[in-house]
Amino acid sequence: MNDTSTAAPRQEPAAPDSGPRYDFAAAEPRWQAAWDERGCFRVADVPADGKPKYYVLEMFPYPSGKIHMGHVRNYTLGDVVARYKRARGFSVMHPMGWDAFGLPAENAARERGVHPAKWTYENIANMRAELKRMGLSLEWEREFATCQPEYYRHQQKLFLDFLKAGLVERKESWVNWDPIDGTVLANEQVIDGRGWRSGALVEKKLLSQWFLSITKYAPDLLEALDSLDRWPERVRLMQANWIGRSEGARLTFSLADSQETVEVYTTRPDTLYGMSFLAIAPEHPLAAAVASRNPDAEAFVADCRRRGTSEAVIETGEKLGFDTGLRVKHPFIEGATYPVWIANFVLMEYGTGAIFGCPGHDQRDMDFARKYGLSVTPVVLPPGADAASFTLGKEAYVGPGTIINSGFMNGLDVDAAKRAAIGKLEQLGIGQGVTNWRLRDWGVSRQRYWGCPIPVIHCKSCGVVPVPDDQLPVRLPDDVTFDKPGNPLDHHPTWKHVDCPTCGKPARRETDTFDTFVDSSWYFARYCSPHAGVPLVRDAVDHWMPVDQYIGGIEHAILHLLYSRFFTRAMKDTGHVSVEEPFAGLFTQGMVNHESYRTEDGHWLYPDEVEKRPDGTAVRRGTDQPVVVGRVEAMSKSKRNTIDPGAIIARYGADTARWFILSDNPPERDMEWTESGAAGAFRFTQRVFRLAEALDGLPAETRPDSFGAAGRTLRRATHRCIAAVTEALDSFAFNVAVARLYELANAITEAERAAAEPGLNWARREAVEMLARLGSPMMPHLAEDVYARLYPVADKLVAQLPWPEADPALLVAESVTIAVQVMGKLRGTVEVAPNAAAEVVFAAAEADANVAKALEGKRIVKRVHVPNRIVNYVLAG
RNA sequence: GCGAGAGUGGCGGAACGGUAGACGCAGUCGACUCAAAAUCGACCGCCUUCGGGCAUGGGGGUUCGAAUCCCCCCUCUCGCACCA
Repeated sequence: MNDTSTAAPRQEPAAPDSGPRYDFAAAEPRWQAAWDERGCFRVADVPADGKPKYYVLEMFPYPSGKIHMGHVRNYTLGDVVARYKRARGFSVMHPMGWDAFGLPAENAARERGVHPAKWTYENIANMRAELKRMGLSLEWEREFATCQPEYYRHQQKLFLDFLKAGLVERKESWVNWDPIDGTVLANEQVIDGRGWRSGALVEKKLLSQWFLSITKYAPDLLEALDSLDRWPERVRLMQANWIGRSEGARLTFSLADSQETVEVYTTRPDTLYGMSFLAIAPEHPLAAAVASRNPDAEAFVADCRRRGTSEAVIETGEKLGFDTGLRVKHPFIEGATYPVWIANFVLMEYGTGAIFGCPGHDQRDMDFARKYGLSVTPVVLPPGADAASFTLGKEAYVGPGTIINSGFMNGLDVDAAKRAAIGKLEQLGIGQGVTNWRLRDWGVSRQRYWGCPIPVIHCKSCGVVPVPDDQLPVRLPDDVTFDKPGNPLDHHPTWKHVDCPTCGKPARRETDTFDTFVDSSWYFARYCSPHAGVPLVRDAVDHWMPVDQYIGGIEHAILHLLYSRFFTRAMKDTGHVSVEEPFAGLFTQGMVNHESYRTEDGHWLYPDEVEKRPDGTAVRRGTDQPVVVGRVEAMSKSKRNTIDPGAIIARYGADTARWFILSDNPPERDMEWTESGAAGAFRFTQRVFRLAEALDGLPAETRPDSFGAAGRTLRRATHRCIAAVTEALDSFAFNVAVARLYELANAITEAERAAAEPGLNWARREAVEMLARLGSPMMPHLAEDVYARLYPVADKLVAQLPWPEADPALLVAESVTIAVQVMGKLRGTVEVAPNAAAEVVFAAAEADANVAKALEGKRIVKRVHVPNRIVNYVLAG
């Protein structure tokens, strides 16, 4: 980007216009203070109120400094659930905090010389103020930031407990090295061969690292997915694929001219007779051994490491190999030997890092064999194919069939042959059937300053020594410098030099810190007892966990959610919690998108710089310079199609922002933020206020015994709305709830126009009250304002009221409209009493001129009657 | 390539197998106004000889009746992708 033009001053369009109206700017802070004073959203760690509990949680934010529309959507969704459940009689915990460790703070330190802690806490202060302006029903008393020693000391304690329980390992391993960030990445953090944050091409490097043994829980993490019935199916699927269970066999090949062996994992032991080579990963120990005595092999291995995951290789899928000259013996065929290749497509991390190649029935092996002229023997005959003439070209055959050319397995089908091959391997003592997992242990070491220190000490005499409990927390030193690359903790003059807790001799602190995903793998449990002197208070976590409704972005479908599921199990096994699954319900929201704009010479423009003309064209505000309206896409700084929630709230108020973001579309889909939509939402808040204001001059009435026609119509609309909004909120259909409230507002407007009749004003007051209360989860401030206007001396706030209940008597219509079909085509409608008898409805239908005409001269074969819905005449011919 | 999901007016979207298009946005016309904004009212899928006909990506099927259930195809979105 070399955009040198300075952006035009962010000119705020004039606020929507005057007249007597709802003053949100005064009302919103007032109601926020009222909720606060009354402690409406506070709950005890271990409540004694006897209410059922409900734990609502949105994914906590990284404190970047400003909230964005994604946050607004996320926290609004959670707040609707929290407020609704509270009204439904639940004791609701709805906390907020900060995922406060991480790289941007260090980048700020490097770029601007500000200390990561200062930067982070200032950002938190900003974002907290912005979130408070949204009027969220959060319990701020539970707030914490993961960068506080009061938080991370307990994380260190949990780690040490895991260490004791055998859930932590220190391993020398090939890691993904991000050369820009200068750190190690987990496999999950490598996307298309690039670092998930820096975008740098990832290299392979051998390092000693701390690992959490997530693989020990692989079977359980997979099986328990079935129990997560309130999770989106696709998230469960993504996790299942990630865990990646497969059934196969492990077998040992012996080298032809030495005592050495190579272990191989395969899912196709049935195709062993189709073997034509053995291939090992470039990182395989045998490859290293060959390389040590063969410069060409060494060059090949080095080349693979360098290009490893480079784009060219991934995109072309080009398979490269090096023939080691070694040969292995076939496990079943006496005297047969096959070449051993080093191949770039064999992954050291999966299985054993070595495969046997059967080109006939594996496409990768086929590609490799054709490239290097290796033999191809078909051993599975497709159904209906002729054994004598069946040949393979460039396509491997991977379907079912009958085994051929395979000694004792001939004639078996694929599944039977797999069992037979495994039986034979076991009998020979050179292999067995195994279950293999794609999931690998979670490397948590990061070479960074702004993270939770890993609480161990390295001693030359005692080895790895855990920091004793009474020396926790291991605090980050404040006096660090960022003037050279690498880890500031490592450069610190004194911090790492400590005495060994066991033998007292000089020793060295671990200078790596935890992956920040560790911080977010248990914060949800810490909220239950956020100020306790132990990581988790059993009574509190056992009461509140699991989270009943977790809400966040789909981008965390694998990493954060899988780590949290693992961590919860590990915490259970170390006696900290009773549950295994942290999140009983999960909802993944869509993104907030916006149109993008550029000038004709290609400069991106902010939405505020663009003016839409009535003729549909767009120009740069205050000029005639045409603007190209681009795609609706994810808001991003580089495309300048961002909308600042702070500006929206200042201009329209929090209720408007909340209302629009809920009304646009179903919450799981991507939405488009539009200026006209936001303005429409603002108009509605004003309209609700006017509907309430219109009652001011009317005398208050006691509830009458009977109502006139207009009153009855309005009351039925009100109570239908109660039922419909309740149902919509229960099913996360917030856009439908919004639509139902618009309908109620329309019904009230209609009643305003009706001629005066006894009881009508009472019905109007009821309707306006319900409009406010049913809308309160979405626009809580306005709801309080309207309610206070209706009941100036009320002792409760809307936030403290129970959810309204519909009067069942009013859900039944006075008459129903029945559609009349003839041969499935609509020919008219008739009005009848509810639950009218079939004959009554048929008589009314046949009296309709249009229907009679359609029936004229035809023989009626069948008459269908669905009560209160429809009738259908089936005619002959 | 594998897996999952989605295709409904100008747009976002509603719709227990039962009057398709609720509600909103945009738009058109009108009232109010000196004028505008705001507000209020009416209209707003396509075609029509004004009877009606056609319409939920396309084609079949089940059914008295299909946006909804089944089969085939097309398109789009997302996820995974040398996992042996």
